[in-house]
Amino acid sequence: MASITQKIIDIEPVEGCIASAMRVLGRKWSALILRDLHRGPKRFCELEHSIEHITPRVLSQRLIDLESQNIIKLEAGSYELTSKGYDLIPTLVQMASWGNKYPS
Amino acid sequence: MASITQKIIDIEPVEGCIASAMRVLGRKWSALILRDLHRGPKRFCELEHSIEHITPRVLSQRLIDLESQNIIKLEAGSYELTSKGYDLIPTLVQMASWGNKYPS
DNA sequence: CAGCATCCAGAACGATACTG
DNA sequence: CAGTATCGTTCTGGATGCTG
Repeated sequence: MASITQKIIDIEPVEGCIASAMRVLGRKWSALILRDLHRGPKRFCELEHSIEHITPRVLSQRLIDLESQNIIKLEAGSYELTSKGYDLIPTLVQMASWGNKYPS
Repeated sequence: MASITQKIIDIEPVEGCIASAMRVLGRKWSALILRDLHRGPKRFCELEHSIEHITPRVLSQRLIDLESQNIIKLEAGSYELTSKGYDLIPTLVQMASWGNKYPS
C-alpha cells in the first residue's frame, strides 16, 4: 500500500521533471553516449568508433546538446560525465533492467 | 567501487534494452499517459481532460502505440496499465527524481 | 463520447564531402 | 584527429474538422 502511494506522490507533482530527463535522454544516441562515458572519459573519435553507425554530424550535435545541459564536459580533449550526468546512470540502469525483462 | 562496477555490468550488454524502453517512453506525452493510468484506469476523454494541451489525434496515436506494445490495455471502455506497463513506473520515478534534483 | 481523416510545418536524422 | 557544411528524407506532432 505504502509503496504505491509513495510512487504516486513521487510522480504526481513533477511531470516537468520527467520532461527534463526526457530532454536529455529522449534523442537518439544520447543514452549510448552516456553509457560509454560512464566507463570513463573518451575522445571524439573513440566515441565515434565505439558507437556503431553514428555519424560525426550527429555525434557532434549530441555532444553539444549534452554539454550545453551540463551532462558532460570537455576536459583536456576528452568528454566526461559531470555529476549531473552521472546521476542519470541509475535511470539508465532501471531502463535497461526493464528492457531486459521485456525484450522486444 | 563495487557499485560502480555493478552499474557497468548492468548496462554494458544491454544497449538494446535501453532502446526498448526508449521506444515506449521516447515519444511526447507517453510518460504523462503512463503516470495518469498509474493512478487507475481512465477513459479516453478523462485522459484528454487530465492531460492539458494534448489533441485527440495525438492521444489516440499514443494509445495505439502503447497498446500495441502491451504497455496498456483497453478494458471495458477504460485504459489501464498492464504489468509490463506498471513495471515502467520505477523508471519514471527515477527520472522524476533526477529532474527534481536538477530543475531546468 | 471515442475516436479517425487531412493537411502541414518543423524537427530530427542520415549520407556525403570537406576543412583547420 | 575533430569536427563543420550541405542536402535530402523521414518522422512527429499540431490544427481543424468529421463520423458512428
